[in-house]
Amino acid sequence: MRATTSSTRRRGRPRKIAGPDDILAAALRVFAATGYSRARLEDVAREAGISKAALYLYFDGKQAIFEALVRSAVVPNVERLEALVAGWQGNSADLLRNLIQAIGRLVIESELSAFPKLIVAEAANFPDLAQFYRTQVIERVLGVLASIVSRGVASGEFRPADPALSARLVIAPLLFSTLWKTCFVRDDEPRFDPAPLLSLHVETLIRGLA
Amino acid sequence: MRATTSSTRRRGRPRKIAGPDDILAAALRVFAATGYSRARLEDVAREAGISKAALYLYFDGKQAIFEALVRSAVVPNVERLEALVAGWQGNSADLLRNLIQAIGRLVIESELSAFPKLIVAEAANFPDLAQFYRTQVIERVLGVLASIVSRGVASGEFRPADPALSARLVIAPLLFSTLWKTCFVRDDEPRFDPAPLLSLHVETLIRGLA
Amino acid sequence: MRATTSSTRRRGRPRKIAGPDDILAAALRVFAATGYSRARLEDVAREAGISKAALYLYFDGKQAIFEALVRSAVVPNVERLEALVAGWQGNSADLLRNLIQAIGRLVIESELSAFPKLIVAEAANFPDLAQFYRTQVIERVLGVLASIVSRGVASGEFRPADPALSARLVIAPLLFSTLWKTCFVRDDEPRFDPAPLLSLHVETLIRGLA
Amino acid sequence: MRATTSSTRRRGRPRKIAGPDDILAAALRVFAATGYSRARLEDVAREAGISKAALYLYFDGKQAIFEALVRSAVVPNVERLEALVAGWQGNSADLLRNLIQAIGRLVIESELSAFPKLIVAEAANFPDLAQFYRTQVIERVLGVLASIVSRGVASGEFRPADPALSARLVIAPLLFSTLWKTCFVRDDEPRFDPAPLLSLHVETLIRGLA
DNA sequence: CATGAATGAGCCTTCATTCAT
DNA sequence: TATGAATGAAGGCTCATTCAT
Repeated sequence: MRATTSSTRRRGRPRKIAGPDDILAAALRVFAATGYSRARLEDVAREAGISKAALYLYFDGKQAIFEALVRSAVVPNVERLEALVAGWQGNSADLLRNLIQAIGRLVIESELSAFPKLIVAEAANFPDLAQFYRTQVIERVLGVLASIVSRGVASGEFRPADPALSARLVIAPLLFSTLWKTCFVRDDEPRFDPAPLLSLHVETLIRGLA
Repeated sequence: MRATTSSTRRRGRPRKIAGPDDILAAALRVFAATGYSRARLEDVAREAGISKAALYLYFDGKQAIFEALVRSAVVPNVERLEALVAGWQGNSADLLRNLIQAIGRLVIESELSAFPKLIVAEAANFPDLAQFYRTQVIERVLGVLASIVSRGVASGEFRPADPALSARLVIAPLLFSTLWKTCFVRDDEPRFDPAPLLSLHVETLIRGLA
Repeated sequence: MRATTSSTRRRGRPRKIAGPDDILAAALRVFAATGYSRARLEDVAREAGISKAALYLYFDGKQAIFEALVRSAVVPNVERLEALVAGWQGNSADLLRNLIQAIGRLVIESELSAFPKLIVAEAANFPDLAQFYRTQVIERVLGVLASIVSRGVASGEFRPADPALSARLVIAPLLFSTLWKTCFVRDDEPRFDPAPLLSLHVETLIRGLA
Repeated sequence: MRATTSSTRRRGRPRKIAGPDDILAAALRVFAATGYSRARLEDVAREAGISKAALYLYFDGKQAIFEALVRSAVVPNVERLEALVAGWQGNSADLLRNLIQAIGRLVIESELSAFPKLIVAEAANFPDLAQFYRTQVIERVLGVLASIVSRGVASGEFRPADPALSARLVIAPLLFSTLWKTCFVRDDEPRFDPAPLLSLHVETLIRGLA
C-alpha cells in the first residue's frame, strides 16, 4: 500500500486536484452503488475527477483502494464511540440509549451505511480485511458495549448477564437496520426511518436486562 | 428461466447424471465460497460433475442459476416455519423459543447459512431478486413472528408492543449470528456455537416483552 | 456426403417421418432466413420435425446439408431450361423473351430465390461449392443463353456480338432483381413485382442486339 | 457508435499507431475474406496491428465496426458520382459511358468490390444497415442514373422509357461483374477483366434505348 | 431409425493494470 | 504528477457434433 488517507501535500492552497481522500470518497460512492466486484475503476476515477491511471499514483490497485477505504473511514468513528463511553457520567441505561442512537446515526444514516453490506459481501475475498474489520471495528464496538453492560451489572442496574453476548444483542438490530436500508428498501418507498425500531429495541433491551 | 428444481423425469433408477438439483447444489457451494461475481460457471459445472455447456441445458445463464437457487432453496423452509406456528398449541413464549431455535438451525447451522451473505452482497445487482427475497422470505418470516407477538399481547403474556417492530428484534440476532459465522469466523477458530447467544437473546427478549 | 436427395425408402405409404428431402426443404427455409452461418441446426431440425441428432443420420453435418441443398435444388431446373431451349421452334427474340420469363419465375418468384444470396454470401467459405455452382448452374445457364444469341446472330436477327458476354447481359437484371427482393425489400413494402423491369429489359436488350 | 472515421487528432507527425481508419481498413480486408460471421475480431486486430481490446477503444463491438465500415467507405464515392453527373456538359450517351466506367472502377476494381458481397450476405442480419445501404447508396446511384436517362429522353437521344427501371438495367451488369469477381473467379484464373463486358453493355444499352 | 443429453472448441466482451509521453 | 492509449487475462455464452439408449 502506498498511500494513507491523511493527504500529505496540502500547502494551504485550496485543493483543486484530487488526492487520496477524494479518491476514497469516490470509491465509497461507487463501491456502495454496485459492490466491489462490479465497481469499475474507471467510474471511481471519473467520480474523483482524475484519470484511471492516476489512481495508481496513490494506490496499488483496486484491492488496495478498497482496503484503504475500509481502514480509513471506519476506525476514527470507533474511537469516537470509545471516547463517548469513557467520558460518560450518568447511568448505564442512558449510556446505552445514547450509544445506540450514536451508532445508529453512523451506521444507518451516514455515508458509512454502505460498509456493512460491502464488508459482508467481500469478506470471503478479503480475509485479511475481514479480520481487520472484525478486530478493529466490530470487536472494539462490542468491547465498548460489553463494558457498559458490565458496568450496569456491577451497579445493579442490570441483572447478571454475559457482557460479550449482551453486546451482540445490542448491535444486532443496528446491523439489521442498515442492511435492510441498503439492500431491501426500494427507491419508491418512503424513506426508511430506523428510529421507532431503535426505540423499541433499546427499551425492550433495558427492560430485558433489568 | 428454463428449469424448475423438481426434476420431472426420474424412473426409479438411481440417477447418475447431474440434473438441475445437483447444479443448484453445486452453485450454492461455489457462490457461498466466493460470492456471485467471482464465482465461475466453470467451477459450478465441475462441482456438479458436468460440462460448462451442460449448465445451459437447464438454466439460461449465470444469473438464472443464482435466481433459481434462491427461489428454490429458501421458500420451502419458510413454509415449514409457517406450519410450525400454525399448529402450535402452547404459550407464546415457548413458541418463540422454539421458533428461534428452528430458525437458528436453518439459517446458521444448515447449508442455507450462505444465503444472507449472498443476498446482501448481490441485492444491488439483482433488485428483483432482492424484492423476491424480501417479500417471500423476510417479510413472511417477520409476519410469522409478528403474529406470535400479537398472540402473546392478546393473551396478556406480553406487554403491548408493535408486533412488526418486535418481529425485527427477534430475527436481528439471528442475522447477526449468520453473518458472523459466514464472514468473520476464521477457520482456525473453534467452531462457532450460536446457542449461548440465542439463549440469552430469547430469554432477554421474553423478559423485555413481558 | 451420405445422402442424395432422391429419398430411397418410400414404400408407397404416405410419408410421416421426415427424410432427406424434408430436411433440405427445412434447411432452405432456415438458411434463407438468416444465412448459413447464423442458421442453427437446431432450427433446421425443428423445422423438419425431427431431432437435431437425426440430421446426422442423413447428412454428415451442417456443411454437408448446405452442399446437398445447393446441389439438389438447382441443377434440375437448369436441365429444364436446357430442354426448353433445345426444343424451341420459333425465332430467337421470342425464345429470349420466354427464357427470361422462365428464369425470372424460378429465381425471383419461387423458393429458389434464396440461392443467389446464399451462394454469394458463402462463396468464400465454400470454394468447392462456389465452383460447383459456377460450372453446373451459372455457366450452363450462360451457355444456354449464349447459344440463343449465337442462333440469333446466325439467323440475322441479331447483329454480331460476343455470345458469352451477351449472355451475361441477359442474366444480370435477373440477378439484380432477386438480390433486390431478398436483401432490400422491406416487409412493409408492397410485394416486389419484377415484371415491369424484366419487360423493359428484354425489349431493350432485343432492340440493342438487333 | 463511438468513432467516426475522420480521426481528429493528428498533429502532423507520421502516425504510427493504428486509429479508427486503420481498423476499418483491416476490417474491410478481414470481412471481405470470410464474411462477417466468420470474421474474427482477433484477426481484425492483428491485421490492424493492435490488440483485440484496443478495438473497443474506437468501436462498440463487432457489429459497430461493420456498420462504421459500410457507412464510411461507400457514401463519399456516391457523392463523387453525383458531382460527376451534376457537372456534365456533353451528351447523355457519353455521360452514361463515363459513369459506367467510373462505377466499374469503383465497384469492381477497387477495394470496395467487397461490399456488394458483404451487404448481400448480411442484409438479413442487419436490416438497418441494409436499408441504409439501399437509401444512401443504391437508390442514390439509381437516382443519378435515372436522371441521365430522363435527360436523354428529354433531349431526344433516348426513346421514352421509365427512367427508374432503366437505371436498374444500367447497374445490373456492374453488380454481376462484382459478384462474379468476388465470388466465382478462382485464384488460378487469369485476372478478371470487366472491360469487354462493360463495353458491350454500354453500347448495347445505348442502342437499345435509342 | 431416432433421440435426449452432453460436450469441446471457439469467440466476443470486459476491465484491472501498464507505459510512453 | 498526470494521462491517453493500449493490452493480457479471464469468463460467459453458443452451437455443431457425438453417443448411449
